[in-house]
This record gives sequence, structure tokens and C-alpha cells, in this order.
Amino acid sequence: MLRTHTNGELRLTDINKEVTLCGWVQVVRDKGGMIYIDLRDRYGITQLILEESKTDKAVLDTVRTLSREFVIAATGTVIERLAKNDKIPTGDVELKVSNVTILNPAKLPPFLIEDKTDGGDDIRMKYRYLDLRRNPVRANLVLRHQVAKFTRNYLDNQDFIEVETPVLIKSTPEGARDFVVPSRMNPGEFYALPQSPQTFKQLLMVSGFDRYYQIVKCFRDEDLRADRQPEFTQIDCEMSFIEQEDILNMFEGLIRHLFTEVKGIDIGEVSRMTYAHAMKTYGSDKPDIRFGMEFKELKSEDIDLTSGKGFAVFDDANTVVGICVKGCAEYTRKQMDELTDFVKRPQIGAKGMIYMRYNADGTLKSSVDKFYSEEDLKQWATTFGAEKGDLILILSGDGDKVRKQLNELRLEMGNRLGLRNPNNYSVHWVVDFPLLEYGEEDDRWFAMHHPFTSPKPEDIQYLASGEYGKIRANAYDMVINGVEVGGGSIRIFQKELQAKMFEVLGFSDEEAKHQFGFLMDAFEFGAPPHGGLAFGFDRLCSLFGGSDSIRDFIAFPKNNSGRDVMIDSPSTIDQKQLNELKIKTV
RNA sequence: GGAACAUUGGUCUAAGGGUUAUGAUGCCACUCUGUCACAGUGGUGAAACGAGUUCGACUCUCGUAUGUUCCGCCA
Repeated sequence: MLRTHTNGELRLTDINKEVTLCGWVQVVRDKGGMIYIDLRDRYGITQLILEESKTDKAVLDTVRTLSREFVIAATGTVIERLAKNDKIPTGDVELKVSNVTILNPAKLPPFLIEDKTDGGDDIRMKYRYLDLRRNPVRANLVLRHQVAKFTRNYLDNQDFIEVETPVLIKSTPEGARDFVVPSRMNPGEFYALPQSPQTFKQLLMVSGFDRYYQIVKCFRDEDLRADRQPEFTQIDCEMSFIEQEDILNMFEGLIRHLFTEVKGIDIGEVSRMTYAHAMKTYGSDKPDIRFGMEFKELKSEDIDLTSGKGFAVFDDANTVVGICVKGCAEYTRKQMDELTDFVKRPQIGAKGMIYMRYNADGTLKSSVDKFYSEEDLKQWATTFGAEKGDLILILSGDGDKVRKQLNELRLEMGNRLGLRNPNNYSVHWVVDFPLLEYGEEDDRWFAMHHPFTSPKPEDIQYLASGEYGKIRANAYDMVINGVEVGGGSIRIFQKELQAKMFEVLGFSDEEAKHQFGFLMDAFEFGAPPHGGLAFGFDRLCSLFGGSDSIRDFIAFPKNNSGRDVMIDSPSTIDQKQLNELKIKTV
């Protein structure tokens, strides 16, 4: 070792020791007669001190050539500081330097390597290896390491076995676009990178592995967002001889373990709600339930408190639904206009917004007073359970569409009122997802989760009757703070049911055989009942870190266009390579 | 595939159809023996690319590139 200690290590108890430290020069403070150097490594910062009269002239000369980010080794004696610094753990001591070796000089970095850097996202991504020297970024990767470590601990204790599955696999038409890799040895043929190890983990169940997991890279060639990367990591799990309840308990346990070990937080009860309830009450399949504002209906299949009063907007809508915002009756006209503009933005697409104030003096004032009597409004207020000082926001329109719009408004209000503190966590399951959803464009049914998801036994009858929309699946998502962190299902393990599913999804026998014949075959050799789930590892880390962006938790992430601006990929390849692969670009 | 916004010294940024283009920080030089975001003095250094409007464009318009965010998409 070139060093005897790290830069985060020395304390008063080390005084008078001869030590050698290595690291990067954070800053040189040359006061003329004396020079201070902050030496940094991943463990911390230790101050080096040199004095005009006491330090060897040659050493002083060397030190005067140092600048930021030089890599040096410094030898000397640990002494107690005259002026202590209580902001850093090593602040009681300093190293009285007797010798300094420049291990490597450094060009000036394009931005400051400090907790609060002056660099923008762009330049920091280009020099990611420099950005990674900064504490906050490094802390995110340490957090990621912790999450991975405690995941492995937990699953290992539960007898799970980590098995690697291939990365060069086969393209499938369903779902996201595949990244493809040409096969040189098989001209004109391509591998695909896995969107997930789905079929392999099911085959491992057939093999009798019983409890499998893998922290594994997955690849999807779709457009990106702040919380999406073309390559991302899953905690992929599968179990045999279990029911849905066993899965929920097992992985609730995992998340509880992670919160306890990584964050020191007890997450309390992990509640459950059905997909139908989530959609009706929150307009989302991943509701943020840290705050109330549940939807209340003024008009739907079950109720009608709005029709026949001459307000055409409500009369023409099949659904009128709203939220009650506590204590916001005093919102100004300007604030109301902002909210109206918010819901009218093209991304949300509402036509307008109706509001009603429940004033502190007990009066009700709405933007539709012209059409509705005091009595009508009172009835609304009762429906919402509103109290004096509350504000009620109402949207109208078409069923699930208007609920999705109201969901956006609800989240916006949650943000405005500071009800979505990233350090408050609420973990819950959404269960009973529909098995199939209808795709208008292709005029056919699609698997909502994936084609191997099993229907609920009591709903299998609808497979025969063709009422596909009624079929609920043994599928579940885990939601934390309105973010879907994981999901899975109990799988189909009988060949006949799987064949029926492929039929419903519009696969011909041939296609099914071509795409998934190996799985169908496997199911004939004794497939156990099984199911599992996968967690989005990057998202989980970003939640633990209290950030919306998963990029901060990936060492070398890609940008919005799927580019790595540091290594400049993707890039063109030599004609020679193309020839070898028998590939022509168009 | 679509939309919005952005692009000014190394970095972050200000104003404004006519300026010597603002400030901070960095960097360089000098001073400084208890600094730790050291301080002080002085210095250095800038309009993404292309076209147009105009007497005149860093400023307005269009296009291109790049980036960010969103919609579509992501079983």
C-alpha cells in the first residue's frame, strides 16, 4: 500500500504517528508563510500543513507547483490542530508534512469538484468520472450498493439462489422494442437483449430451483424519461409452490428489510387495494396515498347530483368527479386560473375546471352558482365531506379519461401543498389487475402484464364466454409514493391454458410455437405452480435517495436520446465490421 | 413520431435591436504564519451553427445541432 491511512480516518488518538496519506488535492490555501492543503479521497478530507521556517525548502517548492486534483502522497506526523474544524470528522488533527510525492499531475477540471458544483448537467455527464468524485454523487452509488447488498442478504436468508441468465437471447414481438445484436456466425440472424429474464426464470422453476433471484440488467429500446434508461436493473424473483399471498408477504418482507437496514425506517403496514379501487378513487394504477383527496363522484353509474339543472357541460358528461382540498378556500382568482390552465394543458387535456369554496363563514360559492342552488351545493359539500375552509375542484368528462385528468390535478395539489415529502414513505400493493386490455389501434386484446400471467380462477369462465375485459389477473404491483417500484404475477403453468392465452392474444399456433415453443414444451415436463415479480432496482434506489431521477443512481447513465456523451455512443462502425456481419445500412 | 423550453468567458449567469456585453466563480500574478467557500490587490477570458429581416442582430424570424422536460411509446 502506498498509504498507511485514508483521509477520513485520523483522529486525536493518532497524534504523533508517522503516516502517509494518498489522494487528490481538493484545494491549496497558500497563506505565504504557511500552506494548507485539503487532501481528499472517498473516505474524507484531511488537512496537510507546511510552514515556511519548519518545512524542507524542496518540499515547499514541490507543493507550490500543486493545483486542484493533483494526485499526491504526503508523509508526515499527525498533530493536534491549533484551530480546529468541527465541520469535518478529521477536523481536530492535521498532517505536518515532511515529504510530498506527486503521483500524477492533473489538468484543471472543467468544473469544481465540490458538493455544490458550478457545473451544469451537460458538462458533468461528459466528465462523469470527475462528477463521481463529488460526495453527493458518490453517496448515491454507495446507497445503491447498500440496497443491493441487503437485497442479497434477505433473499439468501430466504433460500433464494442467484442464477445468471443469458443476455444474448431471442427477439419477441410483444411489448417493448428489443435491442438486437447481429450474429456473425449466423448471417442474417439476430439475437435480442432481454427486456427481462421472464421466460428463463420460469424455466428455472420447471428445473426445480424453487426460489430464484437475480440482480440483472434489462434492455428496452423505447424513448426515455427522467426515470427511464435503455438499460436498467431489476431485482428479478420467482418462486414455486406458492400462491399470490406468499409472494406479497415475501417481498413486502424484502422492502421492509431494506427500509430498516438502509434507511432505519419502519414502514408500518403495507396496505393493499384493488386496481378497480385505485382507478375509481385515485384515477391511477399507482396512487400516491400519502395524502387524502380521494375522488368523490357527483355523477357516475351510481349517482347523479348534477343533471337537469341546465348546466350542459355536466349534463353531457357521463362522469363528474372531484377532490376536496383541505383549507384552500382562500385560493385567489389567480391561483384558480393557474389550476385551470394546468388541467387544460395539452398533456392533461381537460376542457375546464369547476370549483366550489366552502367559506369560513359557512357559505358556499362556486363557479356554477348560476345553475345550482344552495341546496345542490350543500349536497355536493356533504358528498365530499367538506368542512369550512375547504376547496372543492371538479372535472367532468368521460369515465377513466376524466379520472386520469383528475389524478394529475390531485398530484399537482399534493405538490403545491407540500404533501409529497420524499422522505415520507408509503408502501402498498395494487392487486387484481385486468388480465387483458383492448388495443384500439390494432383492434385486438393485449396482455396487460405479459402473456404468461394467470387469470383468477373465478374469472376463467370469461375466457370461454369472450368477455375478456372482465377477467382479473393474479397480478400485482408494489407502489411507493406514487411510483411503481415492482410488479409481477402468478404464472400460467398448464400448457392448455397458456395455449388459450396465446389464442386470445391473436398468436397462431405456429407463431406461438415459434416464439415460445420451448416454454410450452417445458410445461409438458412437470411445471410447478409458480409466480414472481421484479423490482425496478434503479427506481428503488432513487426513492431511497429521495430523487426523481434514476440517472443520479447509475454510475454511467445515458441521456434523453439514449446517448452516452462521455464515450460518445452509440457510434458508427467500420465498413469491415458491417461486411463481416452481412449488414447494410439504409 | 410530436410539443415546449434552453444554448453568452473554463464553469454558472445578467441585461438589452446601436454598450467598451453584467456579475460570480475559476484561472494567472503579487501580498499574507492558523486557514478551512481563506482574505486583499491587479490581471485573463465569452454570444452553438447556418440563413433571413434590418442602416445595424448576441438580442427578432426560420432552419440545423445539442441538451432538458413532457405527450405518444415503455407486455
